[in-house]
Order: sequence, then C-alpha cells, then structure tokens
Amino acid sequence: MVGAMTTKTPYHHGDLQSGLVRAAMELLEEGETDLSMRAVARRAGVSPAAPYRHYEDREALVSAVAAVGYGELAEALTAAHPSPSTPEQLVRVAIAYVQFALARPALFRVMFGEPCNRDNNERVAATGAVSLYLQGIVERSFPDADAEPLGTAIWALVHGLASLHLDGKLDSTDPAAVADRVNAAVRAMLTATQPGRDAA
Amino acid sequence: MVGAMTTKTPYHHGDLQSGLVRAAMELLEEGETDLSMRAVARRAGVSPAAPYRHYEDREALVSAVAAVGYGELAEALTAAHPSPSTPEQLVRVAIAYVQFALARPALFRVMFGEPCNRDNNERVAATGAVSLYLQGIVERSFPDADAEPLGTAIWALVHGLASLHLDGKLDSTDPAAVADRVNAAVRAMLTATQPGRDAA
DNA sequence: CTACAATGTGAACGGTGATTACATTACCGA
DNA sequence: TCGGTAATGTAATCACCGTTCACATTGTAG
Repeated sequence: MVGAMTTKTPYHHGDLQSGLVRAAMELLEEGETDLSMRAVARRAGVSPAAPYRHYEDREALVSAVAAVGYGELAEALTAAHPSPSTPEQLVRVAIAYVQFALARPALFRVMFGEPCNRDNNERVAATGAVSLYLQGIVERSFPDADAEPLGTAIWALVHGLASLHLDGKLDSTDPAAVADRVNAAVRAMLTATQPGRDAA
Repeated sequence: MVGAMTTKTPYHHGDLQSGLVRAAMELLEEGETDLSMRAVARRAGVSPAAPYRHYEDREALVSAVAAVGYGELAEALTAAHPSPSTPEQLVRVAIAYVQFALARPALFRVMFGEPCNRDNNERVAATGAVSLYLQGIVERSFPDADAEPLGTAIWALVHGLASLHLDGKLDSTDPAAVADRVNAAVRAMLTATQPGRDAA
C-alpha cells in the first residue's frame, strides 16, 4: 500500500502482451541484438517472470516481434511502390528492402537470422505475405514468365544483397553506392525475363 | 599425482588452440547452434577458463571457427567444379553452395549469421577469398561483362537462396527440388548476361 | 637445476532462460 | 454489494553462460 494514490507501477500492466512486443522493438531500435527476456521485461517495467504469462518462451516472444517486423517490412515495400509493374518500379522496391535491412539491422536479424520453428507460429503466415506480395509484382511485371521461380529468384537476390550488406560482406557505408549495386543486380536479373524470353 | 603413468588428462592439452576449433566444429556438426564457450571447453576436455589463454573472448573463437568454415566452403565449391567457365558449371557451383548451407546449417549460421567485427579479424580475408573465387568464375564465364557487379549479383542470389532455404522461407525437404530451384534462378540471372548484352 | 613463461584450474561475479509457489487484482454471478 | 475464481504479476530459485582472478602445473631457456 505504498503510494496508493499515485498511478506509478500499478500491479497490472494493462496490456503487457503487446507492451512486451513494443518494448522489444524499442530495444532492437536502440541496437540491442540479443533481446533477452529479462531486458524486455525490464523495459516494460515488469518482473522477469511476467512475460511468461503471455509468451511460452523466448522463441514465442521473438516470433511475435518478427511478425510485427514482417508487417513493417511490407509497409516499407508498399511505400516504395504500392503495386509495381515495371522493372523500374520493382527496382525501387528492391532498394527499399535492402534499406530496411540496413536501417533496422537488429530487427532484420530477428526476422530472418534466428533459427525458428518452421511449423506452428505466425511467422510462416507473415513471410508468406511477403512472398505473395513479390509473387504479385512478378505476375504483373512479367505475365509471360513462370511467376513462382522468378519470384523466388528475385526474392533470393534481394534478400541476399540485404544479408551480405548487413554482415559486412559488401560495403554499405555509402547508401547511394548500395542503391546502385541493388539496381545493377536486379536489372541484370530482370533483363533475363523480358517478354519473349524464357524465364525458367 | 594420481594416475601418473596413464596418458589420461595430461595437464597440458598439447594443441588447445586448434583443439578448441575442432571441438567447436564437432558441436556444430552435432546440431549445437549456440557454441557456448563452456561447452566447447568441455568437449575439448578442459576447464571453462582455459580457452581464454588462446582466444580473447567468444567472438574470437567463433571467428576462428568461421574462418575454417570459409575454407571448407571453398573446398566444397571447387569440388563441384574447380574452375567453372560455363553457365552449366557455374550452376553446379551454386547448387553446391546451397547444399553446403543445408548440410551444415549451424556452421553456415556461424559463418554468416552472427554479427561480427568488420575490422580486425581473419574473417574478412576468408570471405574475400570466396568473393575472389566467384569473381574469377564470372570473369572466365563472361569476359564481356563487368565482373564486379555481376559477381556480386550472383553471390547475392546464391547466398539468398541458401539463407531462405535455411530459414525455412523456402521448402528444403526435397534436395532435388532445391537443386532445381537454384538451377532455375541462376539460369534466369545468367541469361541476362550472355555476350552481346549489357551486364550492369 | 633453477627461474621464468606458458598453459590449465577452481572459484567467483553478474547475467540469462525458465519454473514454482505465492501475492494481487479484475471480473462475474449471487 | 459481496465474494470467489481466474487472470496476471512477483519473488525466489535453479542451471547455465561469459569472463576474470588468483593459483597450480608444466615446458623450457640459461
């Protein structure tokens, strides 16, 4: 009964479920790469054991964070262009993908780097959304091509560019140079699939 | 002075420096994904503090392991084809790259997944070797093309395929299907750069 | 043979994921 | 309004981890 009148530290958080995800996102944005359960709990102003009422284990919380990340990645891509149907527009989306990875490296690692359960979580749905978005782009841009392998190839190319930059295997000090590299790589891939040529 | 005549547990390991790397490699091969310093020490038959005589911290040991991994990746690639100069041969190398990632996922994650020091370790040299190997392939295969961006694009494509399969974003249950996917993607990329067309 | 440098040990510190028993609170039916 | 039950948060605890320190042991140079 200490300080009962003030609003400080109510016993119940209110919405810890999403508060934890928000706290985790904050930590990632601040450069924390490990996302310890305890650190997230601290940031949310709650005891170390509290998160386990809402997430079975660290894996589960991280997956929830990753799912939000996929949504934000999708936002960033659609912001670059809502519905690309030309190589130029597709290149802009590709650049946005790599820029997302470089701008939010810790989140990107959580989304793609950590070994995760293939089966039972929301991540598969979220990544499926990204995949479908790309698939749609490809189908609009190259109606003659087989969309599935081409979409896969483009996703892999762009994702690989993002990963290699993020891991320091490709120099990412100059954003313009990065954009040029992405532009060149994607165009190289796309010139293979102009109407009239075989894509698979 | 217990059991002085037997060869069991001599106080000095002999070659702990490389023994630790070997132990770490064993653990990775057995599926351990975390590579805890203590577990490596245990496997090497040594106290938890001993590794610190040879590696400044976990980062340093992991980097040494990664460097060995790069060497083995290079071996796997050259085993697929020592010196590719045609798209067909290059495809074989690409498939070998992805198969390496799928066959030794924990090692691959150590090599590429973990955030690492960009500056002062042997990893940059080792990745540079992989990069140069690819660059050489591209130069031989496409003498008319600008090797640097094309080599980057191919590396990114193949690495992206490996990463997405490893993270479960692409189905990797059927090795033949994986190989087909890699084949299709790389060929799509390569048809863009046949002599007479612009690569950048 | 002796001193020194190199190498390995054991104990310790703080941090982590996770579980358990317990405390507090919200909410719903009487 | 009251009381009980389910939901939610806490404190204590366990095992493990990275890392450091003082100390023990061993190889080796002089």
